[in-house]
Amino acid sequence: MQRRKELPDLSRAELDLMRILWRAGRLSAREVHGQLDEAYGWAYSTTRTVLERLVAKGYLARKPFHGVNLYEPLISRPQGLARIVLDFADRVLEADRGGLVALFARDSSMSPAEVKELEELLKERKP
Amino acid sequence: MQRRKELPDLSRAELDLMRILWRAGRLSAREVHGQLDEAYGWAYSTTRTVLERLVAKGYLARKPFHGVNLYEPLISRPQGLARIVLDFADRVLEADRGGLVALFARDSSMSPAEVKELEELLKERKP
DNA sequence: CTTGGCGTGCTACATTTGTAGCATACTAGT
DNA sequence: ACTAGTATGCTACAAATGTAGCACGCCAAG
Repeated sequence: MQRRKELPDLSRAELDLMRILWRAGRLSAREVHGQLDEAYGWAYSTTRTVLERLVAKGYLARKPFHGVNLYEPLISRPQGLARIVLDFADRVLEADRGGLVALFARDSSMSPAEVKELEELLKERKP
Repeated sequence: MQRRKELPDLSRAELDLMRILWRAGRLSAREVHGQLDEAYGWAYSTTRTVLERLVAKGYLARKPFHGVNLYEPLISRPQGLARIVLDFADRVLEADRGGLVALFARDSSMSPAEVKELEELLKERKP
């Protein structure tokens, strides 16, 4: 996974797709679309557009594979969520990040390694 | 504080100003602007525009007072943050809201009453 | 009085985001 | 070989957001 100095923020829709890809690892646009909760009601082309924007933003890699494009994360989940967690801690919870990290360790589906990575990322960045 | 069925989401900049007003209670545009961290580097008119958008969205009330407009929250902090907390719990932390609420009770600057209110709001809404 | 500030109500404009559709190319079944 | 069904690369477009500027009115200092 690469490290970028200035990774653009993820919009709401973009985060939704990243979550699917962080979970699945590598999928075609059609597969990603299939995993979207029906509740979204997106047109297939909408899914594709957001996917492409994620590629443009550097979050995903698009690899042609036997005629179809497969998308896969270039940015790890901790890296992708770091900014969001930081923002939440500073501007919503308004508390030290420690407690939040502990919560990730205890309640979330993040592996210990991911939590560790997230913790490091939050530590080095002060914004 | 009113209860709205469909309160528009707060954008990043809007949340920043709401935080100032939830803290101070009632301020003029100039005062709000003054409390903005220099780091923002906003023009005064930008602050005013965002303030007006908050009025339009129903988050703030604007009351003319001896020639100046004073802005004050119409929506309580728990109400304003509920949607954000919910989103964070479901889509970032991916865990039950309980732990997060406990964190607010323990680490944040929210009063017990506010935490209680937040908890209620998170409970009734499932999205 | 005259003028410099500050406040107010509008208007402006580039990006980002949400949400799609179209035309063309390729693939497997008939 | 033809055709129906996909996949792909573009293009589109409105609403939301970030970020300001302008013109006009009012008040206090000179």
